[in-house]
Amino acid sequence: MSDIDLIIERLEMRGHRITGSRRRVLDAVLAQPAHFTVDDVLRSTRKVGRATVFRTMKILLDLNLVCRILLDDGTLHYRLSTRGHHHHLVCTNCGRVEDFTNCDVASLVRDLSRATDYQIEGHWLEVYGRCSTCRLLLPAPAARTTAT
Amino acid sequence: MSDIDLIIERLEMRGHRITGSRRRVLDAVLAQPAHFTVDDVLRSTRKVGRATVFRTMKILLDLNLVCRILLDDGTLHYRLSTRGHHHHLVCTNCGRVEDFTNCDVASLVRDLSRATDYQIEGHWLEVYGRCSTCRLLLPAPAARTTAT
DNA sequence: ACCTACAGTGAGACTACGTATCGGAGGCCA
DNA sequence: TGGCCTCCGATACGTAGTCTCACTGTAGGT
Repeated sequence: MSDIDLIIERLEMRGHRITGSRRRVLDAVLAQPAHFTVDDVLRSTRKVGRATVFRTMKILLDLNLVCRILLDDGTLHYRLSTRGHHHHLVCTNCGRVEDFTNCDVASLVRDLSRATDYQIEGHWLEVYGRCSTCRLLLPAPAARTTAT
Repeated sequence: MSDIDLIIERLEMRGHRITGSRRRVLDAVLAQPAHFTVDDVLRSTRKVGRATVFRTMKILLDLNLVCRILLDDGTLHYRLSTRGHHHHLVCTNCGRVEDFTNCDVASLVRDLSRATDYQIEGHWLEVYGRCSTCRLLLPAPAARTTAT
């Protein structure tokens, strides 16, 4: 079963109709490189309205079929996501993105919950750096913390 | 020395002029509650232009005098920040924000760097939950992961 | 195969947030 | 006090996303 059929199955399961426009948006999303903006999708789906593309992206987000990436410069990009909860390691030079799940945020969250008496519901973690290729191309910049 | 004098000192140190408009923006920022939007500042500084408020906020961001908070719903808010690198624990019910620094992201970053051969430059972490007060007010929602 | 309810659609106005431009004003130093 | 140069406000512009509304076409029933 192809990717698109899988996605369509999930949409149907949730009671969403499979229309021509949605199919065109899905095709476009699947044809994108690693990460992309809604505008990229719009440009490659002539004849589908802006609102429809945004609506479809929202559905895909809700179904966890795509996820959002906060880039170093503050812009939000989208990315196909076949798995569930994970985080991103983004190369600030070439934009390459690695997913990772093996991090130990869980223990951090546990400590934090104990220390603050909050009932933790979720978290968002993005890590920025220079990938193995890019770190060779350019001299290391001054150490930087992107996060606040 | 008051907060505003401290901030003004830091601005002067960087060669920024202390103008009437900047003073009004600083006053407004200091008068805000825990977190706020640029629009909140704009509304409480009649007679200062939009662009000037944004420009001033940018300077404050650059000087790490304010930081940005990514709320659960995806909106960005601002917050006074007297310290350097830290993270936020945000109550999804009442919007209360706790800062924390005692987390062990450093070791996570080290492991990640080893595993992926990335040269890690920074990270962004926000944790969402229900604060001690709010967790009593409402029954626990279904467990949720806000992050992707 | 046809009917029909109603989810979905496209166009375009609108909102939110932020940046660029530009002529004019005013802070700061000699 | 003069003058340079940063900063100013107004406003146009850009980008990301939402809302509205009359129309369309999918999917389930017969």
